[in-house]
Amino acid sequence: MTVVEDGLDVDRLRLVTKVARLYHARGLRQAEIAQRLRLSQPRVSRLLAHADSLQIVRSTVAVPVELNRELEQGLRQAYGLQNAHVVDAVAGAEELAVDLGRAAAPFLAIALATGDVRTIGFMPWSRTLRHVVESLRPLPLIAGCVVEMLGDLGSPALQQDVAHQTQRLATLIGADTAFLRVPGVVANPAIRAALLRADPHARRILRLLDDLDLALLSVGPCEVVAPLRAGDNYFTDDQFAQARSAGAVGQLCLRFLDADGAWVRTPLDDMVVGVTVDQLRRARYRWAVAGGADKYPVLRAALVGRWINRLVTDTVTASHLLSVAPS
Amino acid sequence: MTVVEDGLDVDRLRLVTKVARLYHARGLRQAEIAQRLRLSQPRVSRLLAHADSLQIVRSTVAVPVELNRELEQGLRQAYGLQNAHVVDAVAGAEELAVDLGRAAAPFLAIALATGDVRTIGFMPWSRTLRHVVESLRPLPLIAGCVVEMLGDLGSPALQQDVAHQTQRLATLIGADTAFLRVPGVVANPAIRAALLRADPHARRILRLLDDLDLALLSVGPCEVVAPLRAGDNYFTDDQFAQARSAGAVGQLCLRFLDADGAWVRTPLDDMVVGVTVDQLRRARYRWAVAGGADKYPVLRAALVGRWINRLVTDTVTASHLLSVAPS
DNA sequence: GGCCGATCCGAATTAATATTCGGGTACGTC
DNA sequence: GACGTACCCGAATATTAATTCGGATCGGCC
Repeated sequence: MTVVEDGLDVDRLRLVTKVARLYHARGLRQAEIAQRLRLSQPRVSRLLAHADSLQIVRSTVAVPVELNRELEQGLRQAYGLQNAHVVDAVAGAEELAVDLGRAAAPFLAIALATGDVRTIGFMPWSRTLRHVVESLRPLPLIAGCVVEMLGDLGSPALQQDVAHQTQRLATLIGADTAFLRVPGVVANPAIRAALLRADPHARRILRLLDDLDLALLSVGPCEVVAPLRAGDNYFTDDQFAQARSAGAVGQLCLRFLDADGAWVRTPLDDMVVGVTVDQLRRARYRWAVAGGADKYPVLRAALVGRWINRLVTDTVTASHLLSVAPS
Repeated sequence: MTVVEDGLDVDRLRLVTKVARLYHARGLRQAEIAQRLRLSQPRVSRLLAHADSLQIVRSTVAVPVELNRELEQGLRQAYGLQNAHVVDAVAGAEELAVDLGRAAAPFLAIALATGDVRTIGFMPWSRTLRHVVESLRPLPLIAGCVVEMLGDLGSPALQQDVAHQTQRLATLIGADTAFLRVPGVVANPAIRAALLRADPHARRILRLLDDLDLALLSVGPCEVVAPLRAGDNYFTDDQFAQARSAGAVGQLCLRFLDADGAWVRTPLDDMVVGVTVDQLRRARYRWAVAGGADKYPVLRAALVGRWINRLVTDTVTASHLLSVAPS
């Protein structure tokens, strides 16, 4: 029996695609297909399910462009964005990340295809960004490199997932990967220095961040968020409180910003192994994919401070951001 | 009531996309969506149908690459092709054009996205090629120009359809159009000369063909084919017979080829208003999308003569072409 | 060989989706 | 205002698709 890499019979695969074509492209009923191919209807149904799971059929929902044009134009003008995409989020907070990710994927694809992008900074600790990658389709593309913009956080299981998404992003667009497999936040600057001294690989990755064409940024409130806890290579509640008392309203890739979008420099900066403020500034396309009430302040700060030049968000957040735009 | 260009209520459009997202992306049942949005199930069903017809949901069947790799490699080697794609055609002759067109579209998309293509020659009288365009998705793309490679044939209704497909191709890839709205075949060379003398526009279009990056070629047997008839600005049965007796086994964009792939020069050449043999030779990417027993001889001829360097065909035709490949 | 577990299959059934049909409403026309 | 038309809607229903379930087949393993 001839078997391909993924352990599937070639003939079966052929049958699966044939059925999928007859059903989806040709629009035949399952019963017709069954009859034509001498199969039972349940079998056709199962083959189609199989085609789905193998991603042989893919369906996208393209949002008509006109829908939120006003909000998008408003955001562009109010904050000097190159581009803003506003989607109608379909449900509550938990699923907002999924919706935004799914919506952002095609826009990102367009940007990658047309933007002459070589080096991509990726902040894989953002749940929303992981959903973007999840929804991204393979692109017939140029080489390049996907660079992680922060070391590890959280549990080993989470780290595994994160590495996988970075890899997936790179594979989809035909790029190399540059993993940053060191702790993302350490207890004090000395440890950071020691780590980097010992790890030429990490030093190399961090230097790659000097020259980003496109950065997929994380945006978060100034507090410990859901999947992470104390001891997870992350800032503690106390440390966040310290940043807040220094004026921070949120963080962009773990760099703190005040309400006016100015960088709030704190000792915590020297405990982060990841992209620096200067490196962020230098990135050509700076994407944020985010929404939700807990991110209003930091989103506004990042926009006012021009840390972001491309934004994907939901209608509610968009309206809010417009209402608090600087005049 | 706010109405957008296409005469649809914006709110309705918003609802349509929302329902489409819940159903396709989120995988909810129609009944659940109905409940959540306070609609009836039939309404959800109708909204989804609407989303389909508006092309808000698009689904593709991606053929796994491994399936016909052997045939493809064989074709590449046997005929020195840059690329060959072989699909399992799903049904009989009439529908082969549809299947091939659908299969070719994504490959063409990739070529357009990555190939640095500016000027595209299009042979809109090929039914198969029209199906390619039919199945092509919008590409986030570069400008450029789509140039018709032959004047009009057949009935005004057919001409209308052809113009539409040319336009569609151009719109999808963000290119300009260069229509060749003159007869494709005239009764004698003098008329051709007179026509061109009088029509600077047509002369300009024909000059554009000197510098094609990509040509979508038509391939046909040496006889009058289905939708056309005598008097349709087309060769007559007698003329085809004349070409056959000169050794022609088929035609490539109405230029005759013999069994060895050599150009069969006849007086008929001077009656065609369209791409010339020299211009075809000069095109960088020369695509054929074709299959079926009636095209075996001309396909082989075009391949042997290196008139084609990229081919999309079906498994049966591919096997045949391999079996008759020159050693 | 005999047993076990895994997998695949189709008849029958259940679940999900599309369509019919009759009523309702908005709008243009006389 | 009366009438006609065209459309949109949901209850009921018809159609289509997914699932259950029991039987059959294939290896691996003792």
